[in-house]
Amino acid sequence: MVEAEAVDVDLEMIVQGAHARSKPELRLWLRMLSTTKLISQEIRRRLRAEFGATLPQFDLMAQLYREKDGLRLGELSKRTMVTNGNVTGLVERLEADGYVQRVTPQGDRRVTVAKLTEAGATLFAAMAAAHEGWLQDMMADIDPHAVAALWSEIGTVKASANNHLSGAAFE
Amino acid sequence: MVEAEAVDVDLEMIVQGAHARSKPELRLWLRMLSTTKLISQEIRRRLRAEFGATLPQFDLMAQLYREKDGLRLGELSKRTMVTNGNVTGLVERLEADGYVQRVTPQGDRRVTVAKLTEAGATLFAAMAAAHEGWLQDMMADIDPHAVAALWSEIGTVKASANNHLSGAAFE
DNA sequence: TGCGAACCTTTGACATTTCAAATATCTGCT
DNA sequence: AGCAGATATTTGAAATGTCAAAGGTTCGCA
Repeated sequence: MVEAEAVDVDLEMIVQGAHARSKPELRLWLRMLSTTKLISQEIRRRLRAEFGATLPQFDLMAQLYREKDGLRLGELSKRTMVTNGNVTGLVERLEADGYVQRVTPQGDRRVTVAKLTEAGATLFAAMAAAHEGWLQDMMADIDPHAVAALWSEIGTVKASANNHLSGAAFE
Repeated sequence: MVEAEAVDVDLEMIVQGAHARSKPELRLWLRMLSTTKLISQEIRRRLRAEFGATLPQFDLMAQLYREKDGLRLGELSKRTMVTNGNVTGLVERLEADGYVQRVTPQGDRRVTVAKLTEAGATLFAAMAAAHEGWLQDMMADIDPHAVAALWSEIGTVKASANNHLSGAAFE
């Protein structure tokens, strides 16, 4: 019996294996999606294993790390592509862990500003260094030229997608 | 006051704006991530608006659609990059909605096979057509050559990442 | 000055995600 | 037979994700 012991069955190989005739755009999309998912999962796994942190938390701290004065939750939401309601809970948990602090400025009491604590900054610095290393590791087999080229070309994809959003269409 | 009214703040512009000196691999990753997220969200939005469905459901149905005989939950999990525990709930809900049916084959009672119902196949066919259209739409501004080239180059990225997973490293 | 519109955050209801642990079932070997 | 180990699915806890609605707070203009 053959009984594929495919340790690493690949979404695409199956999705497209029998249907390689799909439109190029669809193929590209499926490949982007599966690749991104693959890498995300690896990063997630390592963040958890080595730092006990999650990817959204890492994302959020990354933003706060470069804004020493902190950010309003709405800003944080936009920058991380995390929805508003989500930021609340995320920040709450990070505050409980002592990595983030919330303040309401005097000028405007509608606002909540989140900023990294000392401990948060220390932790993030360590995570960021590791994170960068992981990426270089995972992309080690790629021709450096290709890395730069890809960056630029994916920019085109992004711009195109941005141009055809249903929400942004009415401008 | 300036008070940026940036309707469309972009993750990258902020992440990297002040720090364009980051390693190319990191830059590429951030761009892939944000692009994928952008497109995913758009697809999600449209699936919900036009079909009342979610992206994971669409994914799952796509697999079942091409396997008329149905798939075991474990297979389904591998093919969709959805974890095991996850498939259970997904299939449960789809079954409740009448789009999927679960059967336990006689040979092996550990197994649950999920397959699309008539209604499920009909719904999926409609969604798939729309989905393909959305992608072509969102990628309309890209040079067709670039689409094919990107597909191939992202394959390199994926292969490299696959080669450096912590889990698969011990072979 | 006072009210309605605009703004910011939180809340709530659900669906999905991850991981790990628990359940069932089957298989192979003695 | 009979039990250890492999397989397949389910369950459970915690975090994240969406969306929409509800809360306060501030601002602009009559």
